[in-house]
Amino acid sequence: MEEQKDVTIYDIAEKLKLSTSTISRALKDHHSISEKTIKKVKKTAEEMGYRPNTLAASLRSNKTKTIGVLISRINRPFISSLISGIEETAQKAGYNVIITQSHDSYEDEVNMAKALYSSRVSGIICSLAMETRDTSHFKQFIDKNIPLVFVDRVPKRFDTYRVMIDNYSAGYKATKHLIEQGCTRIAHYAGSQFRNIYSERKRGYVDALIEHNLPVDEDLIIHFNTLSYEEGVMRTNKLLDLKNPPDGIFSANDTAAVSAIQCAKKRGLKVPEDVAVIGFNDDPIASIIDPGLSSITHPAVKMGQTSAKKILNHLKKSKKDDLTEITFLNTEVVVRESSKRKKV
Amino acid sequence: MEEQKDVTIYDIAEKLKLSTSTISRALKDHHSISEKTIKKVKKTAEEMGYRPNTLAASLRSNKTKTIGVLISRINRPFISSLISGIEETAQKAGYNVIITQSHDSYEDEVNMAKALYSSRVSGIICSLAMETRDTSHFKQFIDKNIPLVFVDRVPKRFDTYRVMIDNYSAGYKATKHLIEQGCTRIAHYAGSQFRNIYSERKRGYVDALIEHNLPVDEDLIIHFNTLSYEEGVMRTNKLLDLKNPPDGIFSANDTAAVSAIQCAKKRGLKVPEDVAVIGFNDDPIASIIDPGLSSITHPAVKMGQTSAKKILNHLKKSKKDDLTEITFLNTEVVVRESSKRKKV
DNA sequence: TTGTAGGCGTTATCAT
DNA sequence: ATGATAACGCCTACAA
Repeated sequence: MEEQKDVTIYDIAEKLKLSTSTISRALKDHHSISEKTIKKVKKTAEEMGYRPNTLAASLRSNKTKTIGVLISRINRPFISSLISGIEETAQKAGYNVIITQSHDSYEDEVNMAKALYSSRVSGIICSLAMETRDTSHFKQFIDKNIPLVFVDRVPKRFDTYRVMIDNYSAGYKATKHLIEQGCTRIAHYAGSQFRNIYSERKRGYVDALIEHNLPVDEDLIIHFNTLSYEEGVMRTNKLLDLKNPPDGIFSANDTAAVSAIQCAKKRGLKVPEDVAVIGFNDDPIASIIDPGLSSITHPAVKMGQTSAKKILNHLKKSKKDDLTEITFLNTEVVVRESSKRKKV
Repeated sequence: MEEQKDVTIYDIAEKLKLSTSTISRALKDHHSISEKTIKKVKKTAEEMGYRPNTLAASLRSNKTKTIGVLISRINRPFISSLISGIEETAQKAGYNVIITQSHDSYEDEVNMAKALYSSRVSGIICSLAMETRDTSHFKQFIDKNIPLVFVDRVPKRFDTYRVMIDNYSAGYKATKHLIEQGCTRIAHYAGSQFRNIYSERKRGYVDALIEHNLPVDEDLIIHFNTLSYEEGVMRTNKLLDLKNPPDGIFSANDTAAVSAIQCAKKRGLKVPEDVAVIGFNDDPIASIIDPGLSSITHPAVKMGQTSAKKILNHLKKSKKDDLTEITFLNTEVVVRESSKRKKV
């Protein structure tokens, strides 16, 4: 078993007494090559075990047919579905997908952006790390007219494609739903206010309260670092220890919402009677937990597909036009047991 | 905003009146280049906005520093954690990760294997599609001494790296646990018997019954197509309709186990008193559902890390040696409420 | 319809 | 310590 050399179009050309250009063209069904030659070339290529070298083609054509993806971490339901949507769409168009994780670290994000650039990806799809404030490391892509799509966790100001949901209106809808169920003291589990998906959800929450003449109590707005299960348990216990505890909780993600439910149950409180809960994302756990967790849908797969399509369409156009374009996907309130109260 | 050309080492060489070889070496801290030159080159490269072209380097050196991953679908807890482990390990070693999905289709798997080969990946990690029977499309990698790791869903016979858990012993442990809890009629939710992870789990189940002098009742062995939630509900209802229903269920995954619990609850049965349940994978839902689902751990992240390390180590070795190596990672029974019965 | 030749950006070899 | 040159495999004007 020796290190075998790859068969190249040169080898095929030699064998068939043709030129490499003919081979190259024949393999791509170029119209100027005769049917007969094409057949012959393909057959010989097959027999000789020829495998195209994408690398060489990419170098020559300056097109890699690869989409780079830069996200916090893969193993979260929303993100893995997002990637699934991206990959599926890319695959259909003959594109590869390179995945990199920032682990929510700014430093990693910068490094991965560099690495993706060096790989000469055709386009890049990114959901920002929790830590990231400055986004100048993405300028390199804009400068080279490499299509860049921010998805979900997008920067406030950056002239490029953005694919997201209307977090403000989603936050408003979630809060309004709790109000309609008769809640009057509604707490909010807020994520990092540096990520505007979270600040928008909070803004929707606040406005819903105001428009329904409910007071905004700062004690009921809990700013989480991670929105993790552990943090959720801690914060919920503190919250329920208040003299005047809330009768409703709107959490900016499902993980923290689930922890709130379990925490409340453990303390002997009834959900939704004593405290109604609504989450965000509609993760699989939402329909598994008892009582079922009401939530806001977050169309992950579709966001992935849409992002990939933005890249692919941009690459199709020959002339580049204005790059700023924001796509909003719709969300819905999914009502389950955790928020169904008798109307007051 | 014109299409800007990339700055190359040639541009730097010209500016500094040096040769491209010197630049190339300086950028890699080659020992034969003087400190002074290295500094100067790096500074100029920075100023000119030089970005290395991985593509060209790969073509030249015939090394892509890329690991290809071929799995069924990303958006499943086990798989996304697996990939997370792979990516993390690869990233530390300066490797990229290309992700492809087979969607459990044999045809897609063959195509993706081809695509990964064409990308000249340095190594490939694969978990087989449900459909796959024949694995000859992986021979191309072996022939070219490209390290290939099968993980979790591995083929029965294929001389290469395999990273897996001992499914037989895990199935045995799970069943034994139920027996110890006093179950005497234990059903098994089995996955496709063409994938030996499932046939092994079943074998462990059967042997545990036999060794504990319990009858093996074919009516209690349910062969699933997908082990999905929906199928789980259907099959569980049928099972519980039996004249002589089971008092314990060992499911080959958590999804089906969860559906069994919910189904039983809906029918007024108590878990674990009327029917004890144990799943497989220890997915996040296992600790969320009520009662908590007992399960078998499936060390996804670690399996990913291990697989990536196998690739990286193989690439480090200059001489290739025997390629067959099976790594078994340990599993544990996690006991939660769904299987805790008073001892008989 | 087919062939010729140059180049994509980098690196390894062999020289100086 | 540095330079000249060829080569990696493919594609594409341009020529025939």
